Amino acid sequence: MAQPGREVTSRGRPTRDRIVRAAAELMFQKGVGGTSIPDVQEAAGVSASQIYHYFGDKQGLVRAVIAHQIDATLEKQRPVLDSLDSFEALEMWRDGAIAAQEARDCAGGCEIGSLAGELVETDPLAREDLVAAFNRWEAPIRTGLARMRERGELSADADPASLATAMLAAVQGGLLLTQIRRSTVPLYVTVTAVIEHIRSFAT
Amino acid sequence: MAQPGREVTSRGRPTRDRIVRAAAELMFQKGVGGTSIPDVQEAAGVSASQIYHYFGDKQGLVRAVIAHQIDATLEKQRPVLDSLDSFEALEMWRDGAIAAQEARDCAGGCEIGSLAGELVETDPLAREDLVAAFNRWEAPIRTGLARMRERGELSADADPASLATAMLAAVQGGLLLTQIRRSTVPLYVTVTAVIEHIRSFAT
DNA sequence: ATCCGACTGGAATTGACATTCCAATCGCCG
DNA sequence: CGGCGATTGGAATGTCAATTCCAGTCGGAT
Repeated sequence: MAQPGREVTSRGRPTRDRIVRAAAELMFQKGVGGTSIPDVQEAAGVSASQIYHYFGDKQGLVRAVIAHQIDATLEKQRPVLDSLDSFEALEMWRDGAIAAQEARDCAGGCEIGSLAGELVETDPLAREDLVAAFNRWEAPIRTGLARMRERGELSADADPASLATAMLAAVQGGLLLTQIRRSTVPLYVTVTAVIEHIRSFAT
Repeated sequence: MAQPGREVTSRGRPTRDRIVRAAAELMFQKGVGGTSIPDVQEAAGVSASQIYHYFGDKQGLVRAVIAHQIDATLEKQRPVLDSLDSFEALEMWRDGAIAAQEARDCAGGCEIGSLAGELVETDPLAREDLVAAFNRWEAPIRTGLARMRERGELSADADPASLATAMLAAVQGGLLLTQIRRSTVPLYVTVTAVIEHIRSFAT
């Protein structure tokens, strides 16, 4: 038994973290279905008991991985994501994403999107988590665009909410095609298309 | 064993088709990992031998499902996809996709994209098939845009290849978010953004 | 009519995986 | 010091999936 009010002491936290990190890595590389508990055990250097102690069951572990991945993603993009209020910033964000893909030879896709595609239809709880995760990711994009509009850099016609959603979807779709084709071109052209669409609202 | 030069007679073809169709349906609903051979057996009303007779192993079945899904998708969209050479046609295509999603309560996402996300990193052969599938899907989009440019409806700056890729990615990303949020809004705003981007090249 | 390969049924095999259990430590709190 | 819960190890359990085997049947070609 674990999840709800499970007391995790300072002694257990490193272990828990090690498990989540190992699981996140494996699930990113091989998918949730392709990652077994024994796989995680070996990668994290723990026994089965520990995994079940901290996460209850595999679904609990998956949910912890989702939480970890969205936190890690937002953390990594934080500086630029919090100031996504200019075309230069949008382009830098795009270029950072492209560079990240190149660094891993376009393998793996999006840390969140991949989990999403695999879990949406099979794990309702995970889907809830993913909805929240995407909302958290979309928020700063929307905020940045709203700031641009307030400043008068975008016309009043521009809808920050819709544009932010389109931006996020462009990243997801671009990453999927990039992952399949092993080329950053799809990601580049798609995100650029949306940036240019936003630019059409520039004053 | 089966796949390569397997002779499939007129007696076996219905069985084979039934298996592929059942497997495609199940894998669309529950994912490849969530679909077992016994599941397919029951849904198709066949014995294990028949599945292994026609497809060799589960990977073979998966590849057959990919082939079936891309054929079915192109078939279903054929009329509009072959004349995607006006803004009206693009909008009708988008609206058709939205209607299809609404009809299924935004569940399931893209028949091809879902398979793609689950298989890219774990099945190299399937990935090849998916590359080919997306290429076949992208081609008519590109052709339509090229026709618009030839006619002078789009400026010479417009690159049909890039725009077609962005369009496809917009659909994929839009569908993923639509599937997660159970709302057609993401699909609508994303595809619309790309259409509007294309319109910015209108003469 | 017969013959060969496609086709089918169903049981058997093998292995892996999620999960449970029990018995041991370990460290803080009083 | 004593205890209690957090933590850990490692084996055991039970299920289920992928795949194989072994016969049988069927239909078209010779």
